[in-house]
Amino acid sequence: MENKNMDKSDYLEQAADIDQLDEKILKLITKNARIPFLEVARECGVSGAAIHQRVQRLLNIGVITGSEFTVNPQKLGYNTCAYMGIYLEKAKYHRQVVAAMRDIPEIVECHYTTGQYAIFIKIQTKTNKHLKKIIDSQLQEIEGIARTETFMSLEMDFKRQVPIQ
Amino acid sequence: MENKNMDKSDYLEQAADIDQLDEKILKLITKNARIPFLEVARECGVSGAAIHQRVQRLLNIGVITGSEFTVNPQKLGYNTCAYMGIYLEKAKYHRQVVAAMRDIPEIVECHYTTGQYAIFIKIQTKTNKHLKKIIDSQLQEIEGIARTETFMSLEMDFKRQVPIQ
DNA sequence: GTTGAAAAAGATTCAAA
DNA sequence: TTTGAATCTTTTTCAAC
Repeated sequence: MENKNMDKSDYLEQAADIDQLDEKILKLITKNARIPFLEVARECGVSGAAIHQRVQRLLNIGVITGSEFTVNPQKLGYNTCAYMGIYLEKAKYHRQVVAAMRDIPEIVECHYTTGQYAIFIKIQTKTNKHLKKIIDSQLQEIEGIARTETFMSLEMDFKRQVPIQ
Repeated sequence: MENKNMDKSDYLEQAADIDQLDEKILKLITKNARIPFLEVARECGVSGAAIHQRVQRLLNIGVITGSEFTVNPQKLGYNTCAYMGIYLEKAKYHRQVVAAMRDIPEIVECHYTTGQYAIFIKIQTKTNKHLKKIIDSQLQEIEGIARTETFMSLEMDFKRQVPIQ
């Protein structure tokens, strides 16, 4: 291997070959996963079979990773949203800390970051009290975490996917 | 009105009435928006019509907000992900700053926060250079922004929706 | 609220271009 | 890669429970 510090997965992930039809398809199905492919076909001026095959290809090459119905957390009783920066005692604890976080379902996003924090998470809880409980009785108990800093979201102004095209 | 500082929308959003069947449906369709409702029906041991009506109700009462195919940003060439805390010159600029951010498609999430930052965003760009360009030529130009702090994500460890049940 | 049955619509496959 | 046609499955509606 040319460089002992890299393996294949460390190279820049190659952007997929996406043409304008793919983009148009993606724009439609990333906004509504239940849209009939025949309707996509009509809007794109091609056959349903073409859309079917294109979507299959986009799935196969990993451009599309799946589909989901999205829920409104508040309607499920999740009224508190916060971001937290995590300081580790030692950087080498990273892996095990992330593993522990995966077991806390309220942590909905977890990133390995640079800057002042080693890990950065998004957490959604039912109440502020629920958040405090998780911080005190779960997060602070994780071996390797030195301390945490919390940024409460008072309101989510918007959320969307990466721009297509 | 009892309290001049609140209007109806400021009260705690009431969690919806969700029974175990709703939860089972949500678990399935939040993981795969394209799953046939008949398959959901089979897994739940009820009729397809029941699933159809339940999903319709969950949409009507706002528990489900929509559906989307999810894309892998890297496959679209978006290799840089960062979180940014925004300091405002004055809190009153909040509204107009958020409006300006909405016009920057690379900003995929925007929150009104407490703590050291007034606004907290997630931004996805093609490269670090692309991020720098947006910070220098777009973000810093927004009237009301004092300064920003950036936390680069080196790796997203996981991402998921709020726990159901 | 749930059901089964009917009708309408969509998904999937495939041979041909 | 795309297409239209054939087939199979799902969605949607609705009267009845």
